[in-house]
Amino acid sequence: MFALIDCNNFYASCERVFRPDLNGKPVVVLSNNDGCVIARSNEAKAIGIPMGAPAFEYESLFQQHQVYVFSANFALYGDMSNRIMTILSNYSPEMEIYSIDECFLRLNGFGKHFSLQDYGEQMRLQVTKWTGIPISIGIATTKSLSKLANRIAKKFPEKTKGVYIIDSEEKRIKALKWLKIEDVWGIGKQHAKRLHTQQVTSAYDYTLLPDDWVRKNMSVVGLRLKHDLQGIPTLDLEDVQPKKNIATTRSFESNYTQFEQLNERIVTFAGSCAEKLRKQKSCCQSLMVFIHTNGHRKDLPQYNQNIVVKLPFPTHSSIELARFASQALKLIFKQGYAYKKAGVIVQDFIPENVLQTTLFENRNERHIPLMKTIDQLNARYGQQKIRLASQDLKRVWKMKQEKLSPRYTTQLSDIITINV
DNA sequence: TCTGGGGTCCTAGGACCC
DNA sequence: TCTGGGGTCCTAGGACCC
Repeated sequence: MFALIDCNNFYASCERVFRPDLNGKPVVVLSNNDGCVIARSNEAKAIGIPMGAPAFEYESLFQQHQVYVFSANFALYGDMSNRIMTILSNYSPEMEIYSIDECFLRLNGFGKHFSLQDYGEQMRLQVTKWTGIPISIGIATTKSLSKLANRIAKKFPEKTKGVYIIDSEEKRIKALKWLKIEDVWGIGKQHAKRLHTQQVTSAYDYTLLPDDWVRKNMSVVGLRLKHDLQGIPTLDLEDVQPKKNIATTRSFESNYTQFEQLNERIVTFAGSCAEKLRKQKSCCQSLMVFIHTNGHRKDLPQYNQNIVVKLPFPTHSSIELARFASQALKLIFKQGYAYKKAGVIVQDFIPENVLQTTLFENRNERHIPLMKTIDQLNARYGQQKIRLASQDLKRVWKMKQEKLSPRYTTQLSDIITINV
């Protein structure tokens, strides 16, 4: 048996933990640059604010319904997530953290000794009591069915008490018939569209398709999903693997037209990638730099370009990656465009302790202790305290974050005050 | 004026090898 | 008329997730 535990409206719920006066009121959380809606409380959903709604288009609706708007506060959400995952890890020896607000637990054999319904309700109670975050739980014999069970729990909180279990063939069929094909985990827009042309409208219809058709049109991924939904365990818990790509990309608060402006950003992004690489003890062997104009502005000339650079040696030095990224940018930068977004993605990792000497080795060994020192100083005195000279030293945080909540749980100066 | 960010896996096709 | 057969590796693009 698998349980899928999912936090309800996670980011919005995190904001409400520290603002209990907002319980029962519409709350939304915006993406970086306060661009679009990335989380909504139930009340905000009821008003008709869709996921991904551009904030500027919904300004008047926000005002009309007194929606409380927050800028994304990832320091807060990451910390709350850790707390919840730590609690849930006590409920099974086998766990997969699937995303910031979701995890799978293996509950094999648990049902023989006690009621899984009670067990789930106990999890909910503890997580809510200890963190203030509401969760929903789905339990079934396969991963995709536990996802489905979770959806039912979330949709009918009173009836299910937030815990739904698919433990019979009858319940499985009923649930599959209820689930629209486009809501199946692993079926996106494209597949849903194609499946509709085959008169497939529910998850149940999907499980009746011939294997050959699914294999041919949706690859082995679609076939695995079909079997998993049929109740044949096909998808298993996965261990955390080191990342294969690491990206730092941002939209800008305004359009950039000068090379120097873009270069400063690219150097900063490369440094951030290097930091993330060092954290997972990997070196990268290639990197990609991309720059984009604003695709929404059809009235402006468009230019989207990226370039992949193979590095002469593996590295996770901020200095070296910044240098390579900056050289790459020079190759693709074109004067005369208004740039809105850029990014650096590093790839082709090897573990940092695998020393591969190449014929033209020219990496600077002294960067290793240097980077270690920088990381330690930044950890102690705050992010970005030590920077490269090619970064803008005056730049603090130009991202638009007008409604940022305090870092209640990770910054001592932001800790909540209680007036008795 | 304003529209997010960060990942994964699979496949087809080309280049190359013997 | 007819022009081998069997591999591997790499990459770009497409699909998906939260």
